[in-house]
Amino acid sequence: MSMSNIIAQMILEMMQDAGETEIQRNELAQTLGCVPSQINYVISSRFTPEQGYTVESRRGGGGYIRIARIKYDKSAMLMHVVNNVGAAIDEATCRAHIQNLNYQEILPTDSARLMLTATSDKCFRELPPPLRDRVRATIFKQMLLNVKG
Amino acid sequence: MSMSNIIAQMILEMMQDAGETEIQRNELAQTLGCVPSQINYVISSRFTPEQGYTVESRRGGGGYIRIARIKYDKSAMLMHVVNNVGAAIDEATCRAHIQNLNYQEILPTDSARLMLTATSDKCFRELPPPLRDRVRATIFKQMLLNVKG
DNA sequence: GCAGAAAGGTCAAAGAAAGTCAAAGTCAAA
DNA sequence: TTTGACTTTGACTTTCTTTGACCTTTCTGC
Repeated sequence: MSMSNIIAQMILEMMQDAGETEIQRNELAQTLGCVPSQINYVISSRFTPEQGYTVESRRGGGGYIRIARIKYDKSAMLMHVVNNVGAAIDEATCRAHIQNLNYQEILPTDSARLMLTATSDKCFRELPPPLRDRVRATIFKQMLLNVKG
Repeated sequence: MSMSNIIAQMILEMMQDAGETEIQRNELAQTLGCVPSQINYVISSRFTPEQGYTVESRRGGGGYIRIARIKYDKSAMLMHVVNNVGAAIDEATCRAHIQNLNYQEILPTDSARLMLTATSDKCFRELPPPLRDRVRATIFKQMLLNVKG
């Protein structure tokens, strides 16, 4: 495996738990046995904003490079919806929620599709009407809580 | 036997166990005693999508060529499961199906998660037991039919 | 404040793979 | 014997990586 890959993996590993990490460029380069500027190369080729990372740094004594996975506040938005769905919800309202979350890019389209399917009336034909909206609400909330933020 | 056949066989052999393999073009060419571009020729004539393979590669230091046998026809597999789920299905069986489809890379992990959630017993507490497996089967099948192939 | 040390940043050249393409070679079938 | 499909080769291109010289910013002690 190439040095750049090793560096990238190292960074990923250090970010594992907290979703962010702070490195000393020269020290890391020394540890891994590469020139310092290669760290910059790796960062600029694999930890870009497009790839979901932010990078900040400081020069001079006590300098550092901090790399962090961007986190949109998805889970807060999801929780908000969860908390606003009561014990029952009709199909149309549920669909509106899902489409809105998808529009806001909180739910990827694939997930939204599945959620629409699982909460559609098609699925509840065999239930007595009073139960339908209750089961739908339960499923909807469970899915919101379990969707990968 | 022609060099191209030898190369193809070599690749097939390396793919044997995992269904995929990663090669170093120049190294392999050296080992087998041919020019590097012949590896490309073999790949483009014998490991095409039509023949059930995908190929990805990277240039530059640490470059590689990865060849993999294409997975089963996704929608066929999905339909197969749909047709084998009757009017009712218990949670464990359903979970096994989903996990298997995910393992086979027919269902992306995110979708599998959602499906597991939507078909879990957690969602059906308020239903009389005889109905649970029936609703689960309906939801499961609907989701399978609607998942993005 | 200033000098110097201690970080990190930039950039371009060289190196390492893989990709492309067209010319030349092979060989069996018509 | 000619043709056409398939192979082999190698020169040239493109992409990604590695390296090093030089630059800028920040901190610390006088």
